[in-house]
Amino acid sequence: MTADNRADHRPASPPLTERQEARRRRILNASAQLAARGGFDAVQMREVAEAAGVALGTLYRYFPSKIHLLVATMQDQLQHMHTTLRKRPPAGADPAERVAETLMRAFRALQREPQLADAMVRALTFADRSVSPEVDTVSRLTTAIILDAMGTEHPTPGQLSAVRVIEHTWHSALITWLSGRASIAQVKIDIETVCRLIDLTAPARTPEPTV
Amino acid sequence: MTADNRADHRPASPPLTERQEARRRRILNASAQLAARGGFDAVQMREVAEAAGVALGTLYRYFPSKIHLLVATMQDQLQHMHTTLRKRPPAGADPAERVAETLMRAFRALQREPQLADAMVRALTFADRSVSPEVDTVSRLTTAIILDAMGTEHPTPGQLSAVRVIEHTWHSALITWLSGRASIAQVKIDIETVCRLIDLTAPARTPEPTV
DNA sequence: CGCTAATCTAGAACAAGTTACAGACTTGAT
DNA sequence: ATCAAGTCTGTAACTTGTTCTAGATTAGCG
Repeated sequence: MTADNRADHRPASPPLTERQEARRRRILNASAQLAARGGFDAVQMREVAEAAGVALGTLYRYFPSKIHLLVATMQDQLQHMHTTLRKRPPAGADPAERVAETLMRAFRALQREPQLADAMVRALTFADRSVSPEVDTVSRLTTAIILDAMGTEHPTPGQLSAVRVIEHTWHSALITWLSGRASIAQVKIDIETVCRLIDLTAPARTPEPTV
Repeated sequence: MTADNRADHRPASPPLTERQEARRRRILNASAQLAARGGFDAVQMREVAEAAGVALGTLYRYFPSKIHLLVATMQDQLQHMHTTLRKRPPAGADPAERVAETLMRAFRALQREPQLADAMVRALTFADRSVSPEVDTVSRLTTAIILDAMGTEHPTPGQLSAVRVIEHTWHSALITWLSGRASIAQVKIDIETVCRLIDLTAPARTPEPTV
């Protein structure tokens, strides 16, 4: 889980030439930029194609649907966030605190581009089976971030369940905030509430024995 | 919270004649039926209108968008479920067990019509601000069901937060199951995991003192 | 009954995601 | 350098959600 740049981008089906990598990057940037103002609706395939300097058909060759595109955009952003978070790890004493702190930090980052967050999260939860592999990648990235914050190398099944529940809460709380049905304070409380599950699922094991 | 048929349907803006009520019902039934096979994509506005014997424009007068329609369909189904669940309350000893049992029962009900569930839940999480009031109604219904199962009349803020987290987990777990990224067993475990929060948020108060 | 406003119908029109296709351009191997 | 295969471009067409409009129906009221 440390420096694994395998599942990062394409699973390496065809190894993409340099120009292709550049196209892909232009597309993702255009997507993020359009999403940043205007949200989900503003990411229009024709506009993305034009902004990326690419034909519509090409855009669809790289990303077979708008949802695929936005989920890939999310992957991209999460990657950034993961490396950023690693530079300044959370300072809390116990795992629950650290996870809550990490998630709230991520949350504040998303607050700065609420429209982008909206587009990405809506795409993520709207994705159907055809996008499962990509959504799964996002999920694994999120799991990695949370486990990093916990400082847990070899999670028990119980801990994995807790992490999944935290992810569920994280996505869903984000959506309720983005659609104006919950305040930031409420999100914070709910994140802290769910993080208490961490203490619950590993109470007898890792009380920082200062090895 | 007992027999409140106020926020059930329309907030009573114009009181709807009998024929209008019938139209509305036909539309909701058509929606549920089309959703039941085919899921979200199969609920096409033209088809709903035709199946309900109503002009397209009329459909849009009753439900201003496909999302509104499906969220209303969900309200409808939840209402059924709530009354059904009330007939046979969960039998568990402590609140956490009862809530988990209730949710798994609801889950099994949805399993019987996975496509319908898919359409409704996707609509729910995809809904933007313009659907907030309706989504909020669904949320309140769900909260009512959970509080019912807990047997809690006057929840503390901490308990409300736990209930919200449970709802988040419920929706999100449902989605991951519907899109084939999680097994039923995993959903069950996660539901049980999150329900432990209930014990956590009201440990000093209601240990069944057999009043 | 006869009037008026609201509602409903049928159908066209528009918007954005998606697909299809003919022709130009790249790439990689010979 | 040349050829074949694969890729990209530009553009049109198709699908489905949504809007609009003109004329028929209905509801409520005197």
